[in-house]
Amino acid sequence: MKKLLDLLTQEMGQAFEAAGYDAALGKVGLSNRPDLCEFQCNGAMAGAKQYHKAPIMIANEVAAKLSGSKVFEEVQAVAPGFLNLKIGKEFLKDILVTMESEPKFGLEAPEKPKKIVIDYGGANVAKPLHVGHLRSAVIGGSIKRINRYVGHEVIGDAHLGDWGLQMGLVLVGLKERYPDWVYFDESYTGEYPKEALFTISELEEIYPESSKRSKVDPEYKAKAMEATYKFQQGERGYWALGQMVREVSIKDLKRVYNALNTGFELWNGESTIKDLIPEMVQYMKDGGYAYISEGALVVDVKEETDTKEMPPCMILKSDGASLYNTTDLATIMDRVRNFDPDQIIYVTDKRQDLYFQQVFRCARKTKLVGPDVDLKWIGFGTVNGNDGKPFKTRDGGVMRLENLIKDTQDEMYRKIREGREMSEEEARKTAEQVALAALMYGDLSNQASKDYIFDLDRFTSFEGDTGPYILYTIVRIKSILTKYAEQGGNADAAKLQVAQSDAEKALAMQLSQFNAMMEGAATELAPQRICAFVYELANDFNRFYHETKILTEEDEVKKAGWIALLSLTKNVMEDSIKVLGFEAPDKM
RNA sequence: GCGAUCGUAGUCUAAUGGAUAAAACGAUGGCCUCCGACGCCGUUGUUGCAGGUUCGAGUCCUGUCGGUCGCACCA
Repeated sequence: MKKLLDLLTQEMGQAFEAAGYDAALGKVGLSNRPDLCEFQCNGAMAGAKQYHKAPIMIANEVAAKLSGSKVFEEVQAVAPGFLNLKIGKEFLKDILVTMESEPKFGLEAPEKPKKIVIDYGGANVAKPLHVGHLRSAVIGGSIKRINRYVGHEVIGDAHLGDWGLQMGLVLVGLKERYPDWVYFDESYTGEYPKEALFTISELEEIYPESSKRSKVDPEYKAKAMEATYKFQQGERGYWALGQMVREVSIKDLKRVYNALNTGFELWNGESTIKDLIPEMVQYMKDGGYAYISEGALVVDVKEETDTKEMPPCMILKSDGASLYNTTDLATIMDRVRNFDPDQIIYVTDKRQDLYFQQVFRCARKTKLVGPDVDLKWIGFGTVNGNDGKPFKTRDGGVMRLENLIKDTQDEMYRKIREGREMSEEEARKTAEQVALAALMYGDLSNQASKDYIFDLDRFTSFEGDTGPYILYTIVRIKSILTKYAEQGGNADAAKLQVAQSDAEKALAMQLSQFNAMMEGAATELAPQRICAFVYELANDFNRFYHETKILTEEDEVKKAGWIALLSLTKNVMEDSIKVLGFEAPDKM
């Protein structure tokens, strides 16, 4: 199904043409003045110069050509040359009927589906997820689902941090505690244990201890670096133990990501591509891209048009060790080989802006990726506390993600128990579901690139622009549909009718823009648009609901028409929040 | 120092270069014998500053002030 604005633009373009003007002037957009009209076209003003004519004259001529239009029931030319439009009700109804019958409510499949790899993890082994990881998970996960919904193939990669000094610190920490383990016995040639010898809590204890000690104890730090080196070289014992650290960490990460309804297709880490590094380095040397500067191996990524300093992209440190850039570039090589993607999307903290510019330029310059591969980076802002500074626990520590989730669930549970009758078990379950909506909607309704304030009270409120409000509206519709069925009505057989009231028409108009909205959200990688859409839809529904007695309506055809409208509204809302990453309960 | 980025009601967030800058929270006044009042209808109040481009600027350009962030061997 074509997008509504395209249909309107097409009709308007024909009118411009019929009046003797360029059809391209007939671009129709949403009205900025809902009090005056529903849609508007400013083409007459744009064309005034070209045709040396007063805009209002052009507008009048075009309006005259639209007098019998079924698409527009009202076309007004207004000074200085606006064309104010109202859409035909019959036409609008037909659009909704088409929406009902088509998959994904008329969202057209892409001409050529893309293959997309999206990297939105950034978690490290042996370190718990913290607030900072909330955004990459929520934004990345939602962008993945949006693109899938639209019809692309999307592969999510956790891209675990399991390579650098942190791994060495964990390994040396384990060695301090358990020097007798076979992993550290170089003469050992047998099998290593299959079962983990440690828990995630132990790792989370060891890492900070080890990290702290390495800062004050140079000898210890040397050991950690040695362990890092041995691990990176793939020395048997260290490699095996490192893999165990990975496994234990991944198991725990999955638990927390699950609570956020987020998963990954690939649990690759930086260590996954270790064997590619020498090859990649050689490739860059052979190609004449990489050279030694101050002892390190670098690739220049400056461009003539740069107005700022652009440091070279470092491939290897002066001691020959690899670093973040190395693994990221090798990962690009790996992804190109394994998946041949059309697009690779990175979702990280916005502070990494310059870094990713360097990496992307380097990948392009060295032809690690072809010109047809789109490299995209989305930088998100920080999650702040009420003081406007990065979110901390009460005592100033780093907030663990699972505690943040738990706090939200507890608050939600408290609110749910407060005002309604619900068994404890059901309240717990519902609270989890609603808390997820509160958390995700609270994050996604902001533009990704901006910082936002995490306000538990506001996010978990049932009032205003919040996740719980969206769910409440859906639950309300479900409740009416259930009652309709109890009365013996069949919602599936209900037929849409032409909208009567303004509120009903407004609801229908909002619905009819679903496909355009979803397509826009996908190309712009902007979940925020879905939030705005679904919130507006909820408002439109509530206004309509308020003035319309549905179940007591005596005219069965009319009643069925409303039921059909409600069903469609519910289904569109449910699909929308599903791609955002949460779902509505039946009761709340 | 160089560079990036942001600056919108009391607060928090919107706004493909288009008309009178839009919601929410807060404050405040109404609306339940009626499908979920966790709702609906009102009132209140905003583009840091100075220029410029444009028929038209929150949006583009220049300067300026303020915040945040980044500037090769961390990730």
